[in-house]
Amino acid sequence: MNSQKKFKELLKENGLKATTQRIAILEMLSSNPGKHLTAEEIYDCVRQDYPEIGLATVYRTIQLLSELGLIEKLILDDGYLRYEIGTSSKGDLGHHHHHLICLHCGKIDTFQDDLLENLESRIKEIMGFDVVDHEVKLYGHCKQCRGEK
Amino acid sequence: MNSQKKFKELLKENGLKATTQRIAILEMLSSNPGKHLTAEEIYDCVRQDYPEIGLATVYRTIQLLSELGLIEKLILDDGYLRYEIGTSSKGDLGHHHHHLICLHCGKIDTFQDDLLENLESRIKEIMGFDVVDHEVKLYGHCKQCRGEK
DNA sequence: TTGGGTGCAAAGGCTTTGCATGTGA
DNA sequence: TCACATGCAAAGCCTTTGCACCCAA
Repeated sequence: MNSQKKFKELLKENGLKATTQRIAILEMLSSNPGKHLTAEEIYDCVRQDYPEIGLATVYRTIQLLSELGLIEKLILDDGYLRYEIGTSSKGDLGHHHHHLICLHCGKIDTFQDDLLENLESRIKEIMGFDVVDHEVKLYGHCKQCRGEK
Repeated sequence: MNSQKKFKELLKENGLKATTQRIAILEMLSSNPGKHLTAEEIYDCVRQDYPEIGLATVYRTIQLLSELGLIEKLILDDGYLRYEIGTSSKGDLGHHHHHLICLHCGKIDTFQDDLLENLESRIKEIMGFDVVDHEVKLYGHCKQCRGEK
């Protein structure tokens, strides 16, 4: 099944209309895995194929997809919300990857790890807090930037 | 030494003038440890003692203090930047506490842990990425909200 | 004295919303 | 057909900035 058809069904499953715009956004995001794009960047990218699309539609769509868990939201402190295609299956929270953010060049890399599961069970024991999702950002210097110095 | 005097010296050490407003903000934040206040909330709080203070001054001051490492910044996804008095000594990055954020009542709790040190050294080995700071947010349900359900 | 700091108001910049039009089911 | 979705423009909202005045050193 091609990706367009897959997204069409995915949208319908969630009670949404499978519009050209929504499919275009999903396709664009899924062909850029690991990139963490702002609404504006998504807009510019999608507009190359669908020049008629409006920025407001991009905002509405990513908010929708984010609520459904199809895409993941990332907040850095540059004032932009960023999105990437979900790595986990729908609703499967708690298995996000970690983000490695280079303080020098701004590049965002990812790292998969289960180390936090220990921490989460300990927190449940000690604090009575039941963790259902987590977000880890690691700031530092990437290989390339370290080499250049 | 009283806290006012302490903050006065702290500011001077950093080449800043020890103004009434800056000291008031520092005192307010330090008397509310563990609270994660927005600029507006800081403004409202400080204004009870210093009604003349301006919101712009609050923004300028928290930005300044944040750059100096005297206060810590926290970004949730509600569109506000939040601040709390620093827990680590100045410049001692990498020893922040983790944040437990209740999805039900919005309460933010903290948890101290060194578990990430393992992860960080592994990342350095595998990815060549040198971690200097991290931020961990754990979303879930706090003890009280779990009890109510 | 004097250069950094403050207060006020205006401007910025990202995101959301209102409304008329368009379109997938 | 018709309720949902889109596009455009305007509004919202948090934060920053310009500028004249003020005050800590």
